[in-house]
Amino acid sequence: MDDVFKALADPTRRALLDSLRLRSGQTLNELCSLPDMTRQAVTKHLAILEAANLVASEKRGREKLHYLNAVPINEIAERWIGKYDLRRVSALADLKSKLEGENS
Amino acid sequence: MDDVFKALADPTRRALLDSLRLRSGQTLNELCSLPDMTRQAVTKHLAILEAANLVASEKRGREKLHYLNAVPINEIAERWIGKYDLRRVSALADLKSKLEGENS
DNA sequence: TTGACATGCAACCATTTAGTTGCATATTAG
DNA sequence: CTAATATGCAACTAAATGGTTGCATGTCAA
Repeated sequence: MDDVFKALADPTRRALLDSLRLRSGQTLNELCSLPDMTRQAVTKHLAILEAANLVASEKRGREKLHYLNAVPINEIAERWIGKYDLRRVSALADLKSKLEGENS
Repeated sequence: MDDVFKALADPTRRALLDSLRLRSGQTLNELCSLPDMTRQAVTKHLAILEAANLVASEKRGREKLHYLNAVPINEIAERWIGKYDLRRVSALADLKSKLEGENS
């Protein structure tokens, strides 16, 4: 699970996931065109995303196609973020109003 | 938003949030007793959590009390993770079954 | 077969990050 | 006042991270 959190910590990797969500099965070169970055940098980011099981890849001829796998994201949402749901943590209700006056 | 993601990327910081969720208003020393770490290390983690607006603090005498603020976590869950919800991304249904046979 | 295209791999560099040690400051208790 | 307690601050180290360059490998098309 830590791999998923760390993979999501980088904005470039989140952008890659966004791109794959919009258009599935993109090749490495297609994914490179989006950010202002070299192909090798994107390769490394994709390797991290694959290690976190957020991206699956498939070799088709000389190209490598990439697919988004949103399952780990949903697992985080359900198993970890769920317990921080404001509707479930009643003790935070008081704190919330208190914080609203303090945050600069 | 990037601050929140990066703050959540570290397992120690997630443990601190977990601890604050279970017992609100802990002092710095109380939070130090949990992990195997020096007080200064915890101080730095708390500073990052405060910068991400995930923790609010209040000085009471010579002690510093810490409170969890789950609002940014819920904002991430609603605004970002929501769009990766499997129930909404129908194109992933095929991929999911495909991946189930591939993942080692 | 030959050249262009798509990707893989490894070494290297710069910055950030996590953690430490040492010392300073401030508050409470006796 | 003095001690002990609780925290703050700064410098330093080690390791992880993000990115680059250069070259190698494999595949398609003419």
